[in-house]
Amino acid sequence: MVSDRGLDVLRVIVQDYVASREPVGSKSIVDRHAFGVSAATIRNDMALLEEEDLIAAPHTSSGRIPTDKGYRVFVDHLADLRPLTPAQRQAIETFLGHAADLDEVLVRSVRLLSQLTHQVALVQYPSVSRAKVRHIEFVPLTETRILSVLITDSGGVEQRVIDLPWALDEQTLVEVRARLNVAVVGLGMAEARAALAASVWPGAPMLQPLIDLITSTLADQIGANRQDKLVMAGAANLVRTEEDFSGSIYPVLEAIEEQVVLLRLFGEMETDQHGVSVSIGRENAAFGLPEASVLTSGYSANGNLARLGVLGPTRMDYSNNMAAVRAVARYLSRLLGET
Amino acid sequence: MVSDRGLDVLRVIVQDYVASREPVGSKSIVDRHAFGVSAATIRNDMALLEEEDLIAAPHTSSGRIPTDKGYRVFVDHLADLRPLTPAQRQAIETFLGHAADLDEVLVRSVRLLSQLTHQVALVQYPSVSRAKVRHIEFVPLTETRILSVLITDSGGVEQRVIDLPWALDEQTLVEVRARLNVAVVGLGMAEARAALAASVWPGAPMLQPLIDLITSTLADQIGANRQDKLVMAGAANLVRTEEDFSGSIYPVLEAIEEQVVLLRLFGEMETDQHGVSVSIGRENAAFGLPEASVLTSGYSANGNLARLGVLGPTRMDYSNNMAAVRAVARYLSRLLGET
DNA sequence: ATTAGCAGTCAGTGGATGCGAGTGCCAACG
DNA sequence: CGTTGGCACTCGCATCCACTGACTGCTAAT
Repeated sequence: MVSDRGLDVLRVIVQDYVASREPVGSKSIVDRHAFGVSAATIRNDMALLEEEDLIAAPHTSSGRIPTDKGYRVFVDHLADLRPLTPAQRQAIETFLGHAADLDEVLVRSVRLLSQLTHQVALVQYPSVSRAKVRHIEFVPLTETRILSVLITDSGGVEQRVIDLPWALDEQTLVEVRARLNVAVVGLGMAEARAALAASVWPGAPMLQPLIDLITSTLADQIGANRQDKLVMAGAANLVRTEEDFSGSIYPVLEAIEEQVVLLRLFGEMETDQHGVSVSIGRENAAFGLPEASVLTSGYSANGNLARLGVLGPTRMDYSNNMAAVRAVARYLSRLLGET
Repeated sequence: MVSDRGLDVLRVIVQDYVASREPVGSKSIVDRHAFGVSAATIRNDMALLEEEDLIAAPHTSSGRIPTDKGYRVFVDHLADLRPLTPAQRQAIETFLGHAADLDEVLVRSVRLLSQLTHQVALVQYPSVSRAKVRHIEFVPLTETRILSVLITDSGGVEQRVIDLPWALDEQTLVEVRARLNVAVVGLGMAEARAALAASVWPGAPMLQPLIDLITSTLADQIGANRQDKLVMAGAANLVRTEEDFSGSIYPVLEAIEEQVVLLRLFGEMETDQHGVSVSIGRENAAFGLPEASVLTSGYSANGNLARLGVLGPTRMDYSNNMAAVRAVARYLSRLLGET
């Protein structure tokens, strides 16, 4: 069984390896940390850790590096969620302080997070499922083309271009708009969809196909899930940590750009006691990211939930990054209205 | 002086080097291309090309690679803008076919362009300077916070969150909205700004500070230049071509994410006779990209201009990429309303 | 349980060597 | 004068080898 000191050894191995990128040996441990025992004793502890598959040796005669399981134990039991430095708090304040709209807030947040962690940062758009319809507007683009704009009471804006089979005069359009607004403004998303599906245009049957087209587009907009959208920043950091990936980082970057994979990954992550959820190395193998770790936390915007987090090599500074993810998530929730 | 055959030699050197990434020697030229002369003759031509600084030898005894100047001559005089393959045209159609809104069109375009060229692709948002105000909407978020939404007749939507110094009741807000709509709807952006600056709220002087805040925000929205926004795709391609950059690609990726540098670069590029503008290698040194080439073309959306293009290593397939940039720019212009 | 000592392992380094691709130059040729 | 074959020369590059140094695992003593 691994002793308490053994766990201390694991902790310093993780810390030193993360800091130096070099396998750490028994000698350097006793040199750098005051364990009060000799290198040979540490070696015995390390032999136990290796038996438990918490550390491994890249080559027969070299220092040890943590395994995925080692990182897991570190994250679950050994990492101290060190609070952000005043400078970092300051950075959050000034960075997110005044942003114009939701888009900009999210872009700033994701950049901030990538700067705080030196990793790739990701922020998912909040869903609009709990929002209510605030206003519907139609903008004629050409004779047969209109832009439909849906504004929700949580401040979200959804746009769609509608191609009409034939021209629709402005007068009718205004009428349609007024009628539809009356029909759905104030309704929740689900009710609004239902109301639209049932709507019939009285008195002018030949317009019905047009109306159907418009209402179905609107229904589509209402049902649109903005949660399928991610903002990303800090891809350059992935290049910086390239050596931590055995192969090329090409597939990793590809997966990030693809977004679909990451959205699934985000969806499956649970929130643990600290509010930050961590998935390490091969735990992500199913998503094609067997050498990456992902830290996420949930945040809320006007009662709508979404996630944000960072992605980087398994060898990363978990303590700092978990704290940063948590801090940004909290600040963002506060900024966007926690509810 | 460089003969016609000499230019042919330059052409095949560029083509072969781009294809193989290996310095090309006189022997491989006569092997692979039917020049009808011996390797020694080609060597003489190559000596001339080297004198003109169009090609260079990485090492004393190795094949030659094109210099920046060599690429320049190739692009200006030797590249055949080969038309897209039917498969590629097909890809454009299906890829851009039905997209919901401007955001989605641009995202799809940039992904498409990166797939066609296997490089990093960039699309600048079209400006809204020529657009007219279509509608203004206010959405109360909290007691003292409202979202202001500006819709233009070109289909653009600008949002801003306004923090009020004290609460504003819904009734007044509706009134303000109606009044402002009357004041600016239908006006061009410049006129609308002027109209707002002059607006005074009659009858309730204590509301004036609030009104000022709102109108100044609106003016800000109207003046917002969406052209300072870029969409990017295909960063993974930069990793794939990493060996073409002598140092790390880190600063390159950083510059791309920074956007500011690229927007300046975009701004300074001219449109040449093909409609595609090319900036090669050290021509971009001032932007911190001395080993990259940038191809751009303008496109128009409802009369508003913007640029789009690709960025990659100097060693890239200019013929194919110029054709792709041009094709996507044209298709996008058509899709968004050329005017 | 801890420690000192020691033999064994193996990655990484630096120097020597040989190979081959490709050039530059020259003399000859049509 | 342009073109050609021939030949010596130059380097980059891969290979090999021996050496070094960092670390471990084991054992016997404390």
